[in-house]
Amino acid sequence: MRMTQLFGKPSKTEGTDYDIASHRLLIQAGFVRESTAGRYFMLPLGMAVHHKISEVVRKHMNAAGAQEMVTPVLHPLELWQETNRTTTAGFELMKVKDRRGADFALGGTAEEMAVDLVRKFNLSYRDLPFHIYQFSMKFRDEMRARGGLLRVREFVMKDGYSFSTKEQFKGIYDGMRETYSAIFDELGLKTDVVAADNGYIGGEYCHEFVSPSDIGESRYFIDEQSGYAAHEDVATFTLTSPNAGEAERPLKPVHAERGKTMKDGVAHHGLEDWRQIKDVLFVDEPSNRYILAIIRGDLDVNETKLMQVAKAYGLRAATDEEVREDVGSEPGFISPVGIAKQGKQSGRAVVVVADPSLKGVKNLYGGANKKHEDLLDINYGRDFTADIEGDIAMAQPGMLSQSGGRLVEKRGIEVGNIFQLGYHYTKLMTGAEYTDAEGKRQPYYMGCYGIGIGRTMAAIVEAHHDERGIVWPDKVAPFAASVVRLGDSEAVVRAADDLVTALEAAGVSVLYDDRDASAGIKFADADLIGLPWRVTVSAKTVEQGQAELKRRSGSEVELVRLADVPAKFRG
RNA sequence: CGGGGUGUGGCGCAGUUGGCUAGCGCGCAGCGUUCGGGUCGCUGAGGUCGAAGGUUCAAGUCCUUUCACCCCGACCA
Repeated sequence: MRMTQLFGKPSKTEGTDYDIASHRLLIQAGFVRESTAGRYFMLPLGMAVHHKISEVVRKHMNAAGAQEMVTPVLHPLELWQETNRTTTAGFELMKVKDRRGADFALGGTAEEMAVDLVRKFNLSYRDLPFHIYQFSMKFRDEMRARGGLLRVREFVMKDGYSFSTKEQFKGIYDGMRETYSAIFDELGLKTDVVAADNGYIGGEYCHEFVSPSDIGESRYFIDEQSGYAAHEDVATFTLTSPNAGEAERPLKPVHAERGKTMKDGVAHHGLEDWRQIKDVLFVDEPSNRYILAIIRGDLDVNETKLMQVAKAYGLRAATDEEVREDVGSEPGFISPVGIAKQGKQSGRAVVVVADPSLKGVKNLYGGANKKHEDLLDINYGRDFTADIEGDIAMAQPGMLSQSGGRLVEKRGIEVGNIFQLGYHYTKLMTGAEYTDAEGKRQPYYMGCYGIGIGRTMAAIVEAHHDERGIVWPDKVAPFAASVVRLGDSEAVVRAADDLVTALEAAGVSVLYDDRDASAGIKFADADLIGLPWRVTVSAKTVEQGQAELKRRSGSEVELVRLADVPAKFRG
């Protein structure tokens, strides 16, 4: 490819104000261009990388026995209604109508489509297991796009769906875990495999493949001793019992002129923070309930865990008005002791969800549901009970994991994930069944597996760049080498042209900088674009019948006879 | 959706309290020069100042509405 003919050349000023390296570099170097927020043009250079990544993914998926196909982008809305995901999907579905008025969802993920396809076939256990996958554009009406390719509103995802018996599933899931690790290894991305929350996808367990990065949106914890790794939304830790042996004292109401925060309570009473009850009142709109989350004062509530425990879908903080007028309590003084069972005006049930950490503390203290009134020596079980008890606590760095090591906090970019879906979809969608060996109809047991190609590209750039530009790993680079021609004398032009021809004939893809530009510009652009090799041909080298070779990732240069250059790329 | 910010040639920006023909750098085109780390010089093209409405003798500048984009939050494989 000649640089003079390339559409989408590097720019010195383009995109310079973006904070995130991959965002800035991919735009500056001419790989992508923004259309509107969260929607990107993939330019020729970017498309070349996109293809490389897809090819690696495809190779490993095929090797794992998965079969590529493609589903329509427009999904009949009835399918999403069949699984209730028109209301529970975490992302806003985009919808369109055709000229007859039929409703479609723009596909954001394709579990329903996969199930709908499979149930059109009359399969038996002899056909199991199988795994179908595709690369296709996904649409998600994200509230806010972020960080260039990191969070966008439409992107190509590789999404796969396995159908099997329950017994077969474990092997498939573990196999995909291996496959994904191999894919990211080959792409030059180190990833942590992190247990995570299933969210709206459904199912019981899943893992995220996370590329560690400070700018990533996934926060997770690792216990390096045991290898335990879990997203903050599911991370567990060993609970301590600060004063489990203390004798229970009688409940004691006290007047307390204090502010609304935890700190105010600690300061006012001069007692430990872990002895205080932290109360957070939420409203779950879909189920029209109040959820009062209570937890030991030195811990924080993780809302995702809370949603799982309380089976809630749409939590929001209750307003001060709701706390006062409807629940009859007082912001800053909410307490499970004597809390109303339902809202006076709304009639919403008040569901108390307690974290087990409260069991490890005797003689707690907290509000009394009245302004400036507190209670001392509250005891769980004696003075209040919970409607639901479950782990709703956010892990913290330095805590002991349940396997004994210390939890270390990490951040990263979620580039892929694998989900156990079980019977979640096949029980909601009628007819998603196969015939077993006894002739009985059985629902398929499913898993699904996704990789965002564009996000992976961005994650690779985050992991592989320096102050001068991108440093592509060999396997994903859009070309193997930049051929930089310095000068335009006949001898130099001929030598460079011949070298490019020889390299291409030898199967080495090159980006040939044949522009009439200064050496500084050419070197700077070569560094910015970040191809693994730079081959410089100038009057100086041509005189000696040589070219200069340099790795983008290194600093040493090597002079090689022109005729020997293609051989340097073998193997 | 809430808070903050920005919209002026392709890109990056300047443009006092409204005032004359809307500027600068980069880039682009042409000529020359230079040719191993963003050369130098000359010439030139390119802008309904995000959009609509209003105030005024006069609006890039003031007012109203609206749209887009960026950041934070809510939210989110």
